[in-house]
Amino acid sequence: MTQTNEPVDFIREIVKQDLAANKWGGSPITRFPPEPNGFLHIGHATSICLNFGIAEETGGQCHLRFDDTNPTKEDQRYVDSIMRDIEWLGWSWNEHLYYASDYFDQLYEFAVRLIRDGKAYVDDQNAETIRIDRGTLTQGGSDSPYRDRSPDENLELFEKMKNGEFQEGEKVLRARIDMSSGNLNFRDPVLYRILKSDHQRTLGKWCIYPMYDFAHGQSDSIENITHSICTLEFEDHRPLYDWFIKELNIHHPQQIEFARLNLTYTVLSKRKLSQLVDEKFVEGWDDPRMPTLSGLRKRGFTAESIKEFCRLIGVSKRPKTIELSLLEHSLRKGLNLTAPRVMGVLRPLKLVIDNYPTDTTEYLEATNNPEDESMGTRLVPFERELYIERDDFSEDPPAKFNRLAPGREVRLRYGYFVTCTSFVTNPESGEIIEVHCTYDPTTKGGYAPDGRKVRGTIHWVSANNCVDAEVRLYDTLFTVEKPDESDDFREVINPNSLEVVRNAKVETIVLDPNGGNTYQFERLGYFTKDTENESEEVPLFHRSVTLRDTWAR
RNA sequence: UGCCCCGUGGUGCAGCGGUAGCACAGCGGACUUUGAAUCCGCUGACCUAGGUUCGAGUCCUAGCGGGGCAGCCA
Repeated sequence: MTQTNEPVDFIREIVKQDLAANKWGGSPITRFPPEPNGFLHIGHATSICLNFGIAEETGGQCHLRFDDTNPTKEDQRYVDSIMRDIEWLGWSWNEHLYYASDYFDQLYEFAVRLIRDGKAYVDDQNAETIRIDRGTLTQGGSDSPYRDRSPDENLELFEKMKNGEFQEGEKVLRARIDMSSGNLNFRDPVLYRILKSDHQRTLGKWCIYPMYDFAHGQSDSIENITHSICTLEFEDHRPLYDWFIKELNIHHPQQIEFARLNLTYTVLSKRKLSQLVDEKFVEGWDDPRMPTLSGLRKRGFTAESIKEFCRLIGVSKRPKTIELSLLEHSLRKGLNLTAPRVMGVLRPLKLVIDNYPTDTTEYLEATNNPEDESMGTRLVPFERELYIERDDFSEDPPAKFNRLAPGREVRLRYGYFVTCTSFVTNPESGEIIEVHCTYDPTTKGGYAPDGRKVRGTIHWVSANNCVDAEVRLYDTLFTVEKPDESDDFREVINPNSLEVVRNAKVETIVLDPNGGNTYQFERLGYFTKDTENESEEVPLFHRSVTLRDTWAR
């Protein structure tokens, strides 16, 4: 058990007290119960880190259980991606991999017990009628005319449901509780519906499937879960969760709810996320603009940064919207310490050093990571013709512009001081196509022996000794902080969320297969090589996150 | 005109009856061969009203505000 001075959230507090009181007679058992109908996103990560984290901290166990009770929406593809993402985050369910569908026989038996006890009945009404009879938020519902069927009749009908003797929608099994309850979940909730579609795991064995409310708690119970942690929208379901377990007289886990995550400038509902994919607003579930774990991974987020983020936001019951900057901070914090530095020019502008020899290449020593001396140094080729960032030259510099401009002297990082002497424009477009300068040979490495200062330091690459790269620059997927509050979230999609830069110039060292995938391009940000793109002749980089920039570019 | 939950700086989190702290963001400064990082500083909050108490952000009540719930989704 790790001891820290970190404040303990209310759920860990409960677990701690239960442990002290030996409430469960053993270690805590939690579970992460995704439905395999989509990819995991950053919001799921908070739940994963909570459940697996608590288990790890207390010597308990966290189960992975797929809540696969609706074969019409679920798919093995999602099961695979979910397992990959959890493992990528660094958690392990060990041998505790389960599926709600593993319990279909037991769940059926539970239903039979409720029927025998007069606590459940088969209803012949259609969905529409049931909905109307359920009443409204402010008015109680009315009893179904089939509510008082005898247990024997119900047993027989339920078995026929199971045997496929009825059509979809023709009958459902309902709990017999209280149609006038203020809690809508108590108004005779549906327990089983007929679904004549094959299940990805049980195949054609069943044509009736349990609803969430009937499957979830009992599955928790079967697995001896101690703390069943879920999100706030299930708060109203807890009395029902407790009701089933009490009626069935089985192991009673404690359901605890916490607030789900919202992030500014993004959406985190599976429905909207899959809409973005289906309607081609993004390239797929793992598009680097997506808040999915696979998207974030492709973007260059590390598992550690995601965990750090989850730690920073804490756990509570208040609906929360976290600022995207906190997620970015979590990434930069880690990458600052680990990512090798490299120079890369996104929008190349040729810089010619007129007084530098034409046939010379010097190799200048550059620090790989100023935060970590053990990462050493590298040699960067320096020649007469270089590329600098187009933004780093200004014909008519604004106030406080610290970069290159006519007559100004700047330092080329790890190189020399250079002074701009002239520039060439395209007579047609007026675009600046080349900048000329002279260098001071005594400033090699970037130090002036006379101690004179220079206003700025800019990055560069050797024009004839660099690699071309495609770089994808990402901005938020939405133009407003809370796209969920728009009438149609598709109308606030950011048309400029992706910018493809095709002729970036980067130090050749990024080609080194042993160099890792994420680099800091100095002064620009962190960029991650796309490893699925290895076959292309030009490397592809995703901008993971920019550097913090107090200068309004 | 039902039931449930939640109200602490801009955003989050802590404070467990003894007079508010942390992170991110913002602003300013130091340092700087990344306008980064690092360091220092500043701005800025207990929803309201009663009550209990020597003492309330913390306990009670009411009000106000916010959120969730009317799938044969989870």
